[in-house]
Amino acid sequence: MAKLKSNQKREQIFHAGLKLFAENGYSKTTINDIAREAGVSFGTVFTYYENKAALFRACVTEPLDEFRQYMLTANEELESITLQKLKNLVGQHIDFFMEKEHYLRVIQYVIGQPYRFDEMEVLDEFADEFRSFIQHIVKTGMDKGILPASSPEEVSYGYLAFLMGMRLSFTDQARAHQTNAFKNQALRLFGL
Amino acid sequence: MAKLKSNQKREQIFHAGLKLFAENGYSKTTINDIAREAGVSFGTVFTYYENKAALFRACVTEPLDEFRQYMLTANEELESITLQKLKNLVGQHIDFFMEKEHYLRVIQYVIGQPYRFDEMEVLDEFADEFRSFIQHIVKTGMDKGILPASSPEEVSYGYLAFLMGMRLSFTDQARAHQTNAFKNQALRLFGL
Amino acid sequence: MAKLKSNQKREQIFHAGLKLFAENGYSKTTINDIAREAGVSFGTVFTYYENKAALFRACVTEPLDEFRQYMLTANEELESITLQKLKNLVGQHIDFFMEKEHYLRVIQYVIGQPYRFDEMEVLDEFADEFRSFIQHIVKTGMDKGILPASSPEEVSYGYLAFLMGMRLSFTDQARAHQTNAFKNQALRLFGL
Amino acid sequence: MAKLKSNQKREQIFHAGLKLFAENGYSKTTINDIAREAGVSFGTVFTYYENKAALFRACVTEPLDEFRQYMLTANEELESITLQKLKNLVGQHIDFFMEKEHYLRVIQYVIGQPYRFDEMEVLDEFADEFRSFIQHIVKTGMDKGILPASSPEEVSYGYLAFLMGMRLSFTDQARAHQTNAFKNQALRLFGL
DNA sequence: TATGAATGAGCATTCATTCAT
DNA sequence: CATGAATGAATGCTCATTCAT
Repeated sequence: MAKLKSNQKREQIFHAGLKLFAENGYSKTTINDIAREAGVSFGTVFTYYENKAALFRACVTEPLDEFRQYMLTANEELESITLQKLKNLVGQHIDFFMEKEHYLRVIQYVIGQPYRFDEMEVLDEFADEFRSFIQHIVKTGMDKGILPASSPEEVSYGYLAFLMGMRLSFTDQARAHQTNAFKNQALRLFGL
Repeated sequence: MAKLKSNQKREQIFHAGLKLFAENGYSKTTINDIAREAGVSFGTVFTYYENKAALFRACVTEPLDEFRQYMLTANEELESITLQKLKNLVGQHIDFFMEKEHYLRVIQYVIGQPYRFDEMEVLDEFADEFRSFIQHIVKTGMDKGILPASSPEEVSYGYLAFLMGMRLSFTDQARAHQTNAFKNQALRLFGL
Repeated sequence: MAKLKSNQKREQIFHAGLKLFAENGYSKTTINDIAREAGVSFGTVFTYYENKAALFRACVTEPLDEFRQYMLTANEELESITLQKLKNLVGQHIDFFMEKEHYLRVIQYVIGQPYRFDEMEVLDEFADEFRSFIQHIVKTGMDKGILPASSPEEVSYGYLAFLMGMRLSFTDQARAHQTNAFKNQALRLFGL
Repeated sequence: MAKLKSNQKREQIFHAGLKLFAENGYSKTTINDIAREAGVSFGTVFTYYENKAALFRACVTEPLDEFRQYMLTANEELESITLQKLKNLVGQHIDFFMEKEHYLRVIQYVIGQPYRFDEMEVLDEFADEFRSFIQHIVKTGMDKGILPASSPEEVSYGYLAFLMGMRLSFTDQARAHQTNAFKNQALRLFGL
């Protein structure tokens, strides 16, 4: 019970941090801001996270697993891939990048300052994983005759760049037709 | 002569600011860092820029004109566009985005925190201009039979997103084969 | 208990500020000086006062109420005024102005730079109140035959000027005979 | 000729300093402000005054001589003093204090912070001279039967205090009836 | 656990002063 | 002489972090 309560506060703080780091960057965001956004006293922040850097690290690295899960689920279904399934997968990626606004802003913030944040390493690893996954898809797709001849590596680089850049194009909520535009364009990167 | 000397220092400071804002963001970058990087005393920074925010604003907005120039030169040659010319143009864009590492990082930093920085407005305008330019190319290309049927708007959104995201993929110097990968992928966004 | 402790520190800071602003003026007095004089760290000053200007404003305006109280108590007893009571009143004023050295220096500092400090307004109001009070005394005194014919307004202006100027005459502690000199002279302003 | 030109600039700077020191105090007044007010470049200020402190010292001490002259002229005529002459003298003092607004504000600024400014000494000396002069008048006046019995010392202290305090009562230009009020009240301090 | 008062390192900025032109 | 670019000491203020309650 107490544990639940604690976890609840931890999560409030976590999400407050994620939101504010995303909106204002690391230095501009104060522990006080986070505490206020989370609805706790700022002393409480230090009860759950050793310091500001630790909270930031949590914000950058903890969501990665869910991300990994979500992005890579399809890996197993790859044997039975069809054109429609591939289109769905790409659509899911786009939707996912559109939804996770705060997290993606934080990620881009870190990637944009690679010498500044140690968390960069973890993100580099994830990018490698993701590109490998895409390369696997392209190869399988070509083998099955679903995709035209392509360089799997080139597609993987281009596709990840595209997904990241997409997120930079929106201030406000992404509108549906823009999402569709991105889905269509993304397919072109696969030669479709 | 004295004027030249002044402008020289102003430029040293400008470039130091651009580099450090790109690498460490706005808040983490101190006037002292900038002065040291520029090889002047920190008081001198205030001789040329009213305050830190003004220097940042200069770093974000001043290069835009050169950018505009560089990106849009081709506009006039559009009448006589050929497939090869279009490929060259895309190649130039990629090369340009690869070269201007510091400036693009700063741009992305601002775009990533749109509520924080007023400079966002100017960047939004530029993005609109750039997309219009791309749409013009796509229409002309389709008219001339160079490009397959496409939605000019979709291409323009996708292409800009791609260019922006590309820049997020590199910490170190872009290696040639990656640049080529990006060029090829970029052409796919035009249906090529 | 904790509340008391807080108020105690606030008061220490307040008195340190009052003393140092009186002795060295606003700009010359640093937050550090005040903190040292108050026996707290300088960060603590900002726990109790939003900034230097707010502390100064407090030093200028907060004592006014006590002042008002002290100076005007006699108002009610005015019905039964006698020559002796009036002499006592004037004596009290003199003593009061002699005692409140720091506060009066701060007041004069503000009055001397009326365009610089917004606090001037509040002091102008108080001066008006005080002169009204004196005019009332003079009128009552003349009605009762205690005071010779006088212009109440002239007396009120002269008396306030005299009280203010008096405070400018001392660096060190006012010696008794000087205090007496002032009391006698003050009475002359009332025609006594 | 060159000398004249120089002296003219020196005076411009001097009066600019006097005005600004009077209005904003020592620390708040910048060399730049003074230069702008004087219509010269700020470097020029250092051509005529070694540094800011030296200019301030000049502003405090140099006018004293004229002051001394003006205030004490009457000394010689004291043999043939009459009631009318004494009234005229007091009137002149009041007028003089009313006119020299800037200088008197500076004086009071220094007197109000006696531990801060070395110039205080010179002012103390002048105050002594002035009080001696007043005491002389009172004695002579009593001898000649012009003035009622008074303590010359008390009168001198009260009168100087009154003159100083008077100057604190005005923000704007003194209006005539206030000046008269002060003249009348001043005479009361002499027992008139 | 939760709180927030106390602390002081760190930073932007101001401004007197120097000195080359 | 006049100028103003260059300098860096000094200062107000912010904010992460500690710790007593």
